[in-house]
Amino acid sequence: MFIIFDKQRFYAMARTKEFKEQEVLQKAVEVFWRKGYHAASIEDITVGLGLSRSSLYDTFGSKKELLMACLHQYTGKARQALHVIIDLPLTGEEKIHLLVKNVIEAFTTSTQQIGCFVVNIAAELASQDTEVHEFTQNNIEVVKNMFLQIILQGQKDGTITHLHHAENLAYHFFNTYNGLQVSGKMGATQEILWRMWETNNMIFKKNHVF
Amino acid sequence: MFIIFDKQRFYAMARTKEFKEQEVLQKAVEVFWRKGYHAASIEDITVGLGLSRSSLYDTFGSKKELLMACLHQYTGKARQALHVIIDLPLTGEEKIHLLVKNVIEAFTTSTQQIGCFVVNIAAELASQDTEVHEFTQNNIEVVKNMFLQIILQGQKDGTITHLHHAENLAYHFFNTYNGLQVSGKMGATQEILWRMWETNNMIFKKNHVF
DNA sequence: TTTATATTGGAACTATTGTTCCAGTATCAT
DNA sequence: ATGATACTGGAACAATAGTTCCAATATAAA
Repeated sequence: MFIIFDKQRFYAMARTKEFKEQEVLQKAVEVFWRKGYHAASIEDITVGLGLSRSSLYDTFGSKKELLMACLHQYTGKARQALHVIIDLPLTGEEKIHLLVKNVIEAFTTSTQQIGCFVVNIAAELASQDTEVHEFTQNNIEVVKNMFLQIILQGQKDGTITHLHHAENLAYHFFNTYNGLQVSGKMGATQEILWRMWETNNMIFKKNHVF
Repeated sequence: MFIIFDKQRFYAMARTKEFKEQEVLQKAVEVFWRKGYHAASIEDITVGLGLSRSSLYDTFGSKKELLMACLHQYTGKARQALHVIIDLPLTGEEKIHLLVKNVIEAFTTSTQQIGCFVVNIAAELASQDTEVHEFTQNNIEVVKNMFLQIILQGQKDGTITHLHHAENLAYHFFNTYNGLQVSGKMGATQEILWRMWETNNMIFKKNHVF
């Protein structure tokens, strides 16, 4: 709500929005998450959001702008959840394990195996759309840095190796984490996903020096 | 070309196709690969293939059937290429390294960072379409088994650890490999992709027993 | 209550979607 | 050359895409 100054009088603007932008945005995330960007029609979105087309366009501008708002909404929530895990009274190793457990169980708990929203959108749009590409590129660094906090803690508390630089471990974990999102989406069973992860202690070089 | 028996006479069908299905299919792969499934319109496809709509539909049936044919075409070619690497006179470790190198360089060599076709399609459609889901699920096993051949060779020639079961190593590598496809698509630089990979020798547990 | 204006639902718009159809053409076996 | 028929290009289809517009409604401040 803003104020217009006109002829030395104040005219206050009328009527507040009937919906909470945050709540609606969360619903929009779910639609795009479930159907993907192109497959989600405006019809799907208005139904999913319980909004008319005019309200939708007045509030978010366009389908593409809505998508970008959804990406921010989703990563905002995801980062909050990650902060919660970071703040838990667990060892670094336990936190890493918890993250993996959450991903794997998300694929088996939910009826639909929809994976990670950012991964899906990246696969669908990152090579076509500059804005999405910039977003996902930035997201790598942000998420990597959050993983880094956990790795550093683990190196301090003695549950994670010092034999590699913490940042490289964080990058590596980021990659494995997203790999699991894709493998799960491809239909890997819970058992296979665990096998993909558990072997993370491996070394390819037999005579690798520790 | 088939034969119709009618009134005790043979009428041979006329005119052979003016295009080679394999070649056209390869072009279709490129269109879907570049644009994704939903974003690729029939217009895009006919232009990309140099075919009329009628020929397209006569040959492939529908957009969806064309996609499935493309998935088979792509994985067929990819498996051929993988067999070539398997047959090279290299150690197991060297072959694994070559595979990673190829992925990473594909992202920096080509102007468009389009990633792996199967990964992209899986992210866009696997949770929505049963047929695609079955395809990607099967693909996990096929590719894992090809990676397994390399791992087994590496364990024989002493370049890959025996400390994990070969099949688990193969699953793990499958996951890392697809992770790199996603990370690359998200805009990770060549340097970051290498850092994601190189740390693959890591162990999370400091006191892990070898 | 009046005034101003933001929000709303739904109609309407143009463009494009995936698909079908048909008349004309090309080509194989006879 | 003839006959049979598959291939071809382009027109046409209904359905749906994303977006805009407008009249009616609702509401906060004066």
